[in-house]
Amino acid sequence: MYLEEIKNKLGEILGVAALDFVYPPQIEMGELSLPLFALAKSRGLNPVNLAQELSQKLNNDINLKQYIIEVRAVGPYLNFYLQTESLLAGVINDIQVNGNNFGQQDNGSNNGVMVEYSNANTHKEYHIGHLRNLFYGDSVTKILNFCNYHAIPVSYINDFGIHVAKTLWAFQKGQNKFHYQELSKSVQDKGYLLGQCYADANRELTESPEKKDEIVAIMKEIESRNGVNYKLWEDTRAWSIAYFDAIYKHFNIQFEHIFYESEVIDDGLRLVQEFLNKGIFKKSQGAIIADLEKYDLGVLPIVRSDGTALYPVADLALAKKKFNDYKIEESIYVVDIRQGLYFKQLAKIFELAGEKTRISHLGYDFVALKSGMMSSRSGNVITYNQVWEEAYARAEKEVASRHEDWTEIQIKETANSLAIAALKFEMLKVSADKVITFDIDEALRFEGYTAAYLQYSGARLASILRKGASNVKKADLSLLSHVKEKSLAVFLERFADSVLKAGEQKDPAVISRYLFELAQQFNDYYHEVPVLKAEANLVLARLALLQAIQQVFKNGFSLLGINYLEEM
RNA sequence: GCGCCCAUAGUUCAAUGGAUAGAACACCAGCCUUCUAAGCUGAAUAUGUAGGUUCGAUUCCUACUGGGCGUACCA
Repeated sequence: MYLEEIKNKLGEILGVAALDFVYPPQIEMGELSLPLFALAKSRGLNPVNLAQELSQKLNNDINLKQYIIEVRAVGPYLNFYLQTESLLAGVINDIQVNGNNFGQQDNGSNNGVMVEYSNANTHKEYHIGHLRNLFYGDSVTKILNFCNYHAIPVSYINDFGIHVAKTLWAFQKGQNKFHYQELSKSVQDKGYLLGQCYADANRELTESPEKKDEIVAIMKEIESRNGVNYKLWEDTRAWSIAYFDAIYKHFNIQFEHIFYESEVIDDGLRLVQEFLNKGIFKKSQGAIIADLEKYDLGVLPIVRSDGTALYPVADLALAKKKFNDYKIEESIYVVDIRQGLYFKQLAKIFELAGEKTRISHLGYDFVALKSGMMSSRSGNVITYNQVWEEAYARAEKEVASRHEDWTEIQIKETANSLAIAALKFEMLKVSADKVITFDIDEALRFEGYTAAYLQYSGARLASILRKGASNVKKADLSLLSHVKEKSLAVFLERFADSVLKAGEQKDPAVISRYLFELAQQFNDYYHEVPVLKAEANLVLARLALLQAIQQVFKNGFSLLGINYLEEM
């Protein structure tokens, strides 16, 4: 990395770390800067005087001349004006050499980590809250891999909880109802149908709580793996799983393995017995609980007083299974932040049991609606189906209105890419610790800080490259001398900083912001500086710069799971 | 009650303790015989309150106010 080399060289001379360097807020202040407060303090000097002294020393250093034109002392800062020719050549060369790997980091040291996300429940609908989880988990996995972790994406489907019994209960009662019949005609809406049943069941149970016994009876029948309800469970479970698979395929998200609660629940029940014997769990009020009061972690119920299993039973077994079946150092759970206490409890239980399962909770905040909290129970949700249909319809309309000459396939494929990118980016561009209040009009905009803006910038760039000459390797990069070319070069190198930060914070929003700023800089550049209409040799050099920008776009897009479009 | 999170422009979001707090949307004024106007240029608008630490605080600490979430049989 060209910029990294300069920082390291200067760092050695000055006795500071590469990380101490900052980027000046104004283009006139140079390309690189070093605040001297800390250094001055450690030497007992005034930072302003130190800046003067060091700038003279550095300006007299003959060895730096090939990299740095001038060092200026501005108050307590040292500002570096980089040698334009070697900067642009250095950066473009970096990108050409590294290609798809440009920006990769090594903080993962190839350690295996399992990333569990998209923990949907069968027999409930898939809504935009699930989409945030899906896109976030997918992007974090990609970022970790780019930081040289061996990140293994897995999903855990809860197909065996009490919600299943509720849904089947309502499903059977409602099977003959008109709207159920209507809905179940369409295969792709079967997942949606089950979600409706779940909401119906909760509504009815709120009115008549005494009917809970019927639910428990169904749950026990399913747990016994026998009888009518077990058969019905198998069928409806398959609907949900097919529905989820279709969603993953649609968004081009792959899991290395999908775990199911029904497959680990028996191991879980054995583990409960073991922990009961060890005294980690105990019986209380007819239920089995983990009493963690003395660790300030409250009480975690494990098995209900009616004998049916709660969520932790399977989760305990699954956590162990992951470490048995895979070579991993850590198991990361991408789960709504509201379950933070639960994961602390889980970790404590393993600690008490002397297990080596190292689990960590990667929380993110939830998706709400203007009408309030989303809730599967109440049915106040925007489902995947609803948001997708709307997103696609809007994208198709936009594309069609701009390209009357395109074939239908071309329009559809482009609209599909745009709609997918729009939804992903809406979920990823906001920091994980922020609640997203989802507004469909806001989310499906195609201007401003959106995926469409990024993709449009990329398409404009691709268009120029298509029209220009091809062999940019022969370009004379020393011709690039525009101040905007210089700052673009510095910004391209900063992609690596963003990857590093995104990896450390496990936050795709860092990449999103970087790409947006890069797109802004690129737009600003090509509006002001003609590429194809410049003098012949300069055209080639500028095309080389554009190709480097395109590479960084592509690398960044892929971390977010967004398609780079050649045309739109 | 206890615990956790959040509070920046009309709205949605940025800002490893550092230079004049940045964007986007909306609003207003401009730019398509000029590499795709999903774009560009310009104008206007903000750190909840009170203290503390620091050369320096949107950032760290304390209290308060307001909002959200969690807190034994949902996940």
